[in-house]
Amino acid sequence: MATLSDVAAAAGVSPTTVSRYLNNNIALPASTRERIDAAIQQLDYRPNLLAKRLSTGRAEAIGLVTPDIGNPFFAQLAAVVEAQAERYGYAVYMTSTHGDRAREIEAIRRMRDRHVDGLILMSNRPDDGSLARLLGEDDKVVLMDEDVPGVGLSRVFVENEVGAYRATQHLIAAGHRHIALIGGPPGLMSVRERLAGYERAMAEAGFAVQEGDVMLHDYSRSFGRAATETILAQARTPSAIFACSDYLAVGVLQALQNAGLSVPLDMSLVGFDDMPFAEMVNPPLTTVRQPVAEMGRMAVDQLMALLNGIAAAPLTRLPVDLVVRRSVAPFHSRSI
Amino acid sequence: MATLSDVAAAAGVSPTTVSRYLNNNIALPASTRERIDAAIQQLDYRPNLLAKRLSTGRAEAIGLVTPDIGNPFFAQLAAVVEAQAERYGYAVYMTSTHGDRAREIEAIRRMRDRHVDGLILMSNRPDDGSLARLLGEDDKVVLMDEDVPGVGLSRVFVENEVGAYRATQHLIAAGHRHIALIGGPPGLMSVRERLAGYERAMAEAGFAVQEGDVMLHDYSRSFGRAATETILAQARTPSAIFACSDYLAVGVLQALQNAGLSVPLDMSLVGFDDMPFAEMVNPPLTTVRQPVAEMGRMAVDQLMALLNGIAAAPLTRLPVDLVVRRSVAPFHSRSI
DNA sequence: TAAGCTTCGTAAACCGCTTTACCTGCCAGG
DNA sequence: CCTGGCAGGTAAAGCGGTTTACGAAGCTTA
Repeated sequence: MATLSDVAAAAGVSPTTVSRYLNNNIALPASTRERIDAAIQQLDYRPNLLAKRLSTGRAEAIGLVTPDIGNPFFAQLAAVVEAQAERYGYAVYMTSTHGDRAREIEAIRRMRDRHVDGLILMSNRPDDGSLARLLGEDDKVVLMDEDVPGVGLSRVFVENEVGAYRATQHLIAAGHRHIALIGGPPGLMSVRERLAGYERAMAEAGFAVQEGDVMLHDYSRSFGRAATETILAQARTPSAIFACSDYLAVGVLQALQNAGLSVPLDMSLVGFDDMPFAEMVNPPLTTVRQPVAEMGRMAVDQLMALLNGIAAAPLTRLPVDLVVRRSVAPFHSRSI
Repeated sequence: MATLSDVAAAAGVSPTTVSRYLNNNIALPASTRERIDAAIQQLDYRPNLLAKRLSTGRAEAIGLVTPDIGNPFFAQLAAVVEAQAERYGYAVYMTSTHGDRAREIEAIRRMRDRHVDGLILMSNRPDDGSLARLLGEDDKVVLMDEDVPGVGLSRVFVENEVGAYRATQHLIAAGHRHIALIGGPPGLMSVRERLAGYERAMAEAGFAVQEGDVMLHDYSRSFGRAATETILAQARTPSAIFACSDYLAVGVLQALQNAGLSVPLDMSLVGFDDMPFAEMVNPPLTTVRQPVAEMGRMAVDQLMALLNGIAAAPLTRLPVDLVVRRSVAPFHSRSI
């Protein structure tokens, strides 16, 4: 493999000259430039990135920490992040934590080890403070989707409260007045905010939220099923459910189907996320769309700003949209 | 940030000693070891990977080239690859090509630039020869899922032919005798093989495959819809469809629904892949499961073997399974 | 014609680690 | 007492770039 020195020798100049030429750091006469270009061409020279990085101290790579890259939501986000990072000439190094604190720590370590210049971090579990402590020291980190309270980092979130408010309003507008909420881990920002949006809509409409109407546990399909079964076993069942994620909503759908109930005839349902499968399930799911592309782009932009010493926005809130499909029907007394 | 020299100075030894100690390259008396350990601890020393790599020439990272990390199938594969690579202490750089040859080239470049030590490559378009030419020079590459003909690389594929054979047999066993196949890009290995499996099953059963029963174009949902519409418009419609991917199958499902037809009552359907959404659609899809976890693990293992100078298996075929759900019903004359 | 300014470069230190020689002192064996 | 071997290291040359500081010509200009 040809090195910079080889090129320099072939072109009859010093390595310094070639390096500076390649980095637009020197003005050279056409003749010299041509000699260097020719040498590069002929030797098929490609700079050794490792050496370059060691020299400059920049890895020209960012880390993306996701709970699970196998989850379509995070996968989509990852795809966008990767595409956007590429536009800046940055590579993306991905880590899935699988909810494991040790892996989060490892990813942050890697950053410290100059493996990557910065991090986009998505957590999906309430932090007990250890992650915040770990992050306390660094900047060069952007939090996406979910918060880690108590750290002074740049954040890119969506309008969770507004999304939930709209979803609930949509159900209320269809005549529902007893609406249950099924959500993820209590303590998680997205859950708190979505719950708040739901409560605001219910309060504004003058409807009570009662004991047993709110079930929080995690964002899984299985909890969606379990919660729905619990709800159906109650004396007073709601006529609609707002599930705080599409995974939950699919679980709800399955439990309802198992119970021989029809969506939306017997129960209306709204999800959150607009995952790719939301329009493939039956009935296609009415849900709140998160602007995945925007989020990913924004997070990269913020991180790049940080890396270039520009102050990033402390908090960006991206708007969400209600996507109306076919899982909500007008309330009618047959609903049970 | 503390360097190796700092540690050496603090421990009262030479950098060489510390380096060799850390790399298990020297036998030291306990007292010296303790001094070094103490210095490392106290200075919170972490080796600079960039420097280490420049020195050793190993990046300790592999590249994963996928068509689109946003696609759940590739995302799952990526998750597994990442997990397995981590067990070897390797990082994973991911690139999504979006079917773009230039990006594939770029990814291969990166490898040559010592960014990564090796590559796991998934393509999803028939190669016109350019990719093969590009790869011709390297080893240290493992092909996964889809072939690039004409290169002498290690390959990890699934039993496409057998999978398709079983899927078709399953339909035949249910009494169907006119079965259509909807598939991806002609020329792609997986398509050829799945088609072959279908044809074998049909031939063994003594059923003819007629003009218009096989429709190949790409693995998209929209083609699944379009192909189904074409099929329904034909004079003689089949009573069952074998879709060569779950994406296609979902498209089929939608077209059928739009046409007011029920799956499986009016039309039976089998997919391929067992994507996460396969069991969420309605009806849950009977499909051929690809052993995603096995594939990812195997590809990493093969690549690691290659990197350690061990000859990797030229071709690994992983078995597939038919997952029976609810999209297939016995043939009855009402089928149209 | 000397001073000064361009133009076109270069020498050499440095990034932080690895690795290949070697070196030194001490002790056992002959 | 000499020699050889072993324990316990070290010096220094890379790896392949970047970057700071410093010229030497050649051309103006006063």
